[in-house]
Amino acid sequence: MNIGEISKRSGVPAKTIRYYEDIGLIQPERTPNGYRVFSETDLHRLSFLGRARKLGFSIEDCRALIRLYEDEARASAEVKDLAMNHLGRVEEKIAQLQHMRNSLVEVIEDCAGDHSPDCAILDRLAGRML
Amino acid sequence: MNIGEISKRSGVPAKTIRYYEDIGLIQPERTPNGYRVFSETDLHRLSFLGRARKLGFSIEDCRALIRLYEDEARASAEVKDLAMNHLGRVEEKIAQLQHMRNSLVEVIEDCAGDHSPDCAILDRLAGRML
DNA sequence: GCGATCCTTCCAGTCGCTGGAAGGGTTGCG
DNA sequence: CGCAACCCTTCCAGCGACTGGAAGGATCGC
Repeated sequence: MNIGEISKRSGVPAKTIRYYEDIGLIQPERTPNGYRVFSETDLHRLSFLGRARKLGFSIEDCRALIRLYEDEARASAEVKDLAMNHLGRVEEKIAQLQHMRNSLVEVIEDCAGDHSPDCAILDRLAGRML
Repeated sequence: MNIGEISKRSGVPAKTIRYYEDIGLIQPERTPNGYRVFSETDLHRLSFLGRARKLGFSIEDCRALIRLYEDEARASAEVKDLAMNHLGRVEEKIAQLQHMRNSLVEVIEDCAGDHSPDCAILDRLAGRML
């Protein structure tokens, strides 16, 4: 199958698939005219990658996950470790954003939001804390 | 004051300050030898930028915020609008990450994390849902 | 005069794509 | 057979907001 079809079937954009080939995540064959040819295995791999990316795993994590997936002698502990590290990073990011959110809500609440130029948000950004 | 001092005083790295000059957020003077010279106003501006960036405002938002800050005829409603739009984006991001987090927790829970190669995480990524 | 520390510019890299240009191949229809 | 429509290719540039590093010049204290 060619790139358009595998793109539709895997849900991964053609551009992204070419990029994944560039960085060595997949190695499709080529027809004599230069078109990429993908196998069912490539389709599985791309779907796997699509799901992993949706869970927020980095490309390097995905590389490791695929290696583990194809390693019959893997220990599930290694996969779990990788996933838990990722989870930790996601939770850290959430905490940061929630902190941001709380500060934003706080300053927004104090701002009248009317025609007057007096603005608690600007005051706060300018360092004039209340 | 030169870039090292304003960097220390504002908490904004020198590299970042040069970058901000590049993109027109600040316009320091220059000494005859080419060194940047910063005023107290620049210090206020950089501190303002530092605080806005900590709240997650984009550079373009910061540009708008500074314009509003320096516009005596502003309406606080405009600032509040900008901040609320940003808050919306932050909350959206949080929701996305929480969704990710929930999925991750779910798959991680189902993985033994032992010496066996059987792994619910890989199964899930491979499309074999339980 | 010398070394340490400052400053300068410019280029490249981060991350994971995404858009677009320029060009060639294939398919289907009249 | 000609043509349009649509597929494919490569390569380059850009996103956001910096950050690291190289190469070189200026200043400062001893």
